[in-house]
Amino acid sequence: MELPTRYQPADHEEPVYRRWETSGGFQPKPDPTGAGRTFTVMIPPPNVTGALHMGHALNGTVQDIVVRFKRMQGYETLWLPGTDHAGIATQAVVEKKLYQEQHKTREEMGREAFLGEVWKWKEEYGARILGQYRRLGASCDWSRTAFTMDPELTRAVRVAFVRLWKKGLVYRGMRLVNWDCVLQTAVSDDEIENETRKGKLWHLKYPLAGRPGEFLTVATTRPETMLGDTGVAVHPDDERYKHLVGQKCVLPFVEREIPIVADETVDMEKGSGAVKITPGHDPIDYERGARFGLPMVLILEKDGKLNAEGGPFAGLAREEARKQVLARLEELGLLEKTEDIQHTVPLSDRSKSVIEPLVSEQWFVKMEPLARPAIAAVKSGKLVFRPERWSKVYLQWLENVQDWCISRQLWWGHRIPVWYDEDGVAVASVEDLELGAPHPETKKPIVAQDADVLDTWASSWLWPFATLGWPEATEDLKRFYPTQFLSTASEIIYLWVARMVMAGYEFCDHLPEAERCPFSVCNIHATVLDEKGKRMSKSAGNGVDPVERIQSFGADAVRYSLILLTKEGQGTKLTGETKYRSDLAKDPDARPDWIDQGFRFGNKVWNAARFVLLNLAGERGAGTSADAARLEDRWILSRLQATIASMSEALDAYRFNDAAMEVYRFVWNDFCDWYLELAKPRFTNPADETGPAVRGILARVLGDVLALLHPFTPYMTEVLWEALGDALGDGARAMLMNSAWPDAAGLAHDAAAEADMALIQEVVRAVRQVRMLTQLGERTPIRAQIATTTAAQRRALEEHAAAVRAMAWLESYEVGEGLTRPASCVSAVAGSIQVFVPLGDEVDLGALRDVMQKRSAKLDGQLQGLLKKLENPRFVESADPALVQADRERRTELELELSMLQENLAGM
RNA sequence: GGGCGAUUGACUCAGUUGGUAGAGUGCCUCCCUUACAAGGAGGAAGUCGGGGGUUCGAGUCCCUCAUCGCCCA
Repeated sequence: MELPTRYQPADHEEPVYRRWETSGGFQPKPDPTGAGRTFTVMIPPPNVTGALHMGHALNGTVQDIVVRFKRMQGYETLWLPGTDHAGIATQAVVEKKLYQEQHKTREEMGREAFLGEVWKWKEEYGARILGQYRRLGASCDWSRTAFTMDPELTRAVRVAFVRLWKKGLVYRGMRLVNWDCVLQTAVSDDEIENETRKGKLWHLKYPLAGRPGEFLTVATTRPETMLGDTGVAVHPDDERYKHLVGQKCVLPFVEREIPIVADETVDMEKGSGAVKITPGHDPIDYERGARFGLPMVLILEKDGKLNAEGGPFAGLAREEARKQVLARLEELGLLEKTEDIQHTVPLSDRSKSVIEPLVSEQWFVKMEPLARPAIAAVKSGKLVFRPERWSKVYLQWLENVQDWCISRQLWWGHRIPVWYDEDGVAVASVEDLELGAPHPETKKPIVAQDADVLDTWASSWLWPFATLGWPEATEDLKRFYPTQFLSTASEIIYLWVARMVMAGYEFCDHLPEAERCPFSVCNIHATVLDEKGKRMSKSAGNGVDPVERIQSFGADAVRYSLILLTKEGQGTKLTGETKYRSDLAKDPDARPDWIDQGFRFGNKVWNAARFVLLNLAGERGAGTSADAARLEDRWILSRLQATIASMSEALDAYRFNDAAMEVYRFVWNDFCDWYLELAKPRFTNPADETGPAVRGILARVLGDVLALLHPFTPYMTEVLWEALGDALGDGARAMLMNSAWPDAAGLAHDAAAEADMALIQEVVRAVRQVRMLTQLGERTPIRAQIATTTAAQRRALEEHAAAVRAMAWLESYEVGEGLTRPASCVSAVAGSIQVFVPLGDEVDLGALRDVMQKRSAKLDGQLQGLLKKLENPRFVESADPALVQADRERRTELELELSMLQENLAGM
């Protein structure tokens, strides 16, 4: 295959993805070791209405890395994709579209017709976000793609509901819920965004009953709700109001007498110190109302207009009612004052309207019994959060869990499987009950099904097992449940993660208790931030579009950069907006894109591979340590072995960033900077008798590097893998995705080679330093003398002279133990080795001298610190003896190097 | 108000069990050397937010303050 000098992602991504898919690699394959190991990951189902954002891209990358790694290790691996139906979001999108296109509301269309439209919309647009995951390179098993409204999942939802019903864990009741007046439904806490706004605090004077001319002032941010007040509360210790407790106020306009009660939860410092109690429209007041047995007055209709309880204001919208209430109070002299304040206002995610707390009849799930095993799962270590600290968030929520309002006044979703007879007696059923059929218990005719649908989470909490066929005892369920790894965002730890754990314990009773937890590791990925350190979000409009970046840089660069920038679980800022480095030069203010590092690394890998492949010339097979002919061969294979080991370890522990750094270092700093340069003259020279061995080693290292990198940058490595197969005359071998993770077979750890190589690198750097700092020129042939202090150093430098000469461009050199410094030379000190280069005619030593002086000062500082330490008897006594010994050796080394530096400085 | 996290070179971030700091980018010098100028070689640059404590020794443990961010109420 011809490889251009630059990798063009656009040329490869689509065809490679197609080949992966047709290879069947996305589907689970039996464990080749026969051990029957499985590894399952469930994608956090994105909304069908969604588009890929950076959080998805990061999370998708994390999951794909794990899944590809495990698959290469031979696990029977399943990554199951899908979407959720996103009740409110989807309904709102379709309603809006219908209104724009046809000027029809859903009420005008009717339930059946409207749902038909939603399904049509879903079929047309619902696959968008999954398509974006594919572009990222996600190796999901698309044949198992699930949707929370699929017939199987719908049945699972019903079975779960009926089970809870039978256990008495689901009930119907009047409760305060978050009400969206525009969409006219209850919404869950996660569908609300709290926004800090400028607002006003109005001080209202309530006349005291039976005490004409006396008032009690209450402060409120929502004056219109006064119409629903059924009490006023003050703090029991508040001297200002003590005498009023037990008295009554008369509510203006509606002339209701309401009691004044003493409640410790009142903040004396805030406002006037007295607060109105509106149990029907405020969560805190709801509690207070219950504590003091106050009646509940509902003043709002479902559309946010005031009802008959609003007295003179009945029929007004809430905003208008507020204005008029205030105006009338002012007229009556009951508005004491108005303060400007900052306060948080709850807004509906979907409609952006202000949420009204509203008491209404809803269905609830009792959470406490479900929470217990979920708490135990984390406390016992059955479920582990990564980073561990997130378990606090999880536990904190579960330990204070409230009953879950699961009904939504929507049409799009799982209709609540409850039917009523003519007396309104409810019954839950998995199968539809016919209208007119007898109620299973009362035997009276069924007259209606509950009109509401279930909260979307009431289906997604079943995701880990319902997608595998539960409640049927399917082969998939047996094989792939429980799963091993879940990766998601921190904000849905309790909304989704905790509920899935509860559901696992509650519904997977076909398994022993110990095997019910739906996943054993819950990874909370980093939060992606913008340049200012703010969270990226749609509403803030500060998002970076990953698809656009994939188009510009390729999926591999996006994935690799994301992992390089993201230490596990830590927030990461995505900065810069420039595209290519070449464009950077033209614009002094531009900053490199955050993708730069991953992108450039990809280019490096591509070109290194290209170089190797161009020179492979029909070799067969890959080399081992047995083929190593020279130091650099032994060294690179030893390094490769170490890299495989540490990367495997890091990935096993889900430390993606460490693994990515590891391979980056190996490829760039070891393989490209040193090995390729050292091996170059050997494999490009047809006469070199070590050529074949070098080529074998190159093939080996390249092959393993591609495999190590594959989970991170799947596309490019797949392309190069194929090219490598061709070059090795093995074009028919498996795709990289379906190949084995490197196992280091035949690779020896070679400490001696690593030590010798380190020495040579030091000497080479010293020579290069001299050349650069004295303007000797990079390639000017020079002769050098190298003074060693040990026989081992001399041996290494003599034995590997070819390597030193090649890398330092030395024409020749002489090695001698304790060689004395020639009269006329420049010199460099590398540890305990001195390099002397004969002095040119007019060499400016200033720069070199500066560097040596600086180095000398630094070492001197270190030495002083060390001496202080070693002279301290308490250190020598109490520290680890090995450490003391090491410090003593270090002192000797430092002294030696310092004296050399000094001597050479003096000689120049 | 409560909880969590962050604060390390100009920028973005690493720093596993405490033993005086690393990377990439940017910057300076040199080099278009036949894999890669989206490159190579060399160099400069941090006392680890402030204060206090534990310790022979703290970026690393404890307390406290400050700033920023996230979550909860």
